[in-house]
Amino acid sequence: MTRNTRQRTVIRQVFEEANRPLGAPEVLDAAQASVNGLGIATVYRTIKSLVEDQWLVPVELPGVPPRYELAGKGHHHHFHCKGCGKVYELEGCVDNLKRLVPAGFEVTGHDVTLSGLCLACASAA
Amino acid sequence: MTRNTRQRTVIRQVFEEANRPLGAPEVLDAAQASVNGLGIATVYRTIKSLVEDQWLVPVELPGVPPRYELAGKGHHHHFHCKGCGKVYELEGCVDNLKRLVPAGFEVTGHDVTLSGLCLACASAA
DNA sequence: ATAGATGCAAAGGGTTTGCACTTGA
DNA sequence: TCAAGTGCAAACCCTTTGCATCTAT
Repeated sequence: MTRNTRQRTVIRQVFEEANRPLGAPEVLDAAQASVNGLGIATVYRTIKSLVEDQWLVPVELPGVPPRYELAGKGHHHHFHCKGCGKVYELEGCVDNLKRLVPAGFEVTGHDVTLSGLCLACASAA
Repeated sequence: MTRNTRQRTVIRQVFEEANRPLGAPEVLDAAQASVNGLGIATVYRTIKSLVEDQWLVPVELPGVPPRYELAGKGHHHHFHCKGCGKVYELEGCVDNLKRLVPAGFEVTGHDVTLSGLCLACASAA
């Protein structure tokens, strides 16, 4: 079964401490501080395994590589900062969405992504 | 300046006749019916040039390669069919979006993507 | 005639995979 | 011990680019 390797432990910690969705390169950067020689392939493999375990869920945003966040957070959406590229969780949702689709279309999901500048980038600008 | 090549003419026709956003492979498929030997590189180069001319605009959706649609359509969103992969335009929008972001964040744009099955795929299922 | 456009193949990013080596149980 | 996990490099997919050839103008 799954072993508790140093790499896997550190990668989980990185997600637990991030409080926001992370992409594979962000995970690599953060985890390399604790695991010398960590390779990007291990990051991808570990993320994949954690998604299969339903410990992580993928966060797909328009035009950027996927991020991943801890599972079990309930329905929410995201903010993508065009300054630093970081993705943040947003609480709440919108409604009346199904009214937008033509008759006969079957809606099974939706994504809402706001973009702009996060607090840090807006302050710096 | 820009020349009216057979390839460029046909690629424009493909977009005009599609009535929905198209990805590069879709354009290649459709255009090859009229231009023998058309290469994917030409499709990408032509799309890029038409975007620079503001004749096309990119349509970025979560988790899939970009599509492109005719410019000048006004604000709208999209539906992504998980059956056939086609993307459709939706009219209308949602409001009260800015209330979702934390104080200090600056919102400059938003994307709303509905997904599910289009009429054809829902009927087939 | 000649600069822009094309097609092919090679090169680039991001992600996955094969394989020999390492390591947790 | 010994199979799962790791790191490296090669492979892959989608997109871009270099280059010789072709073609609108």
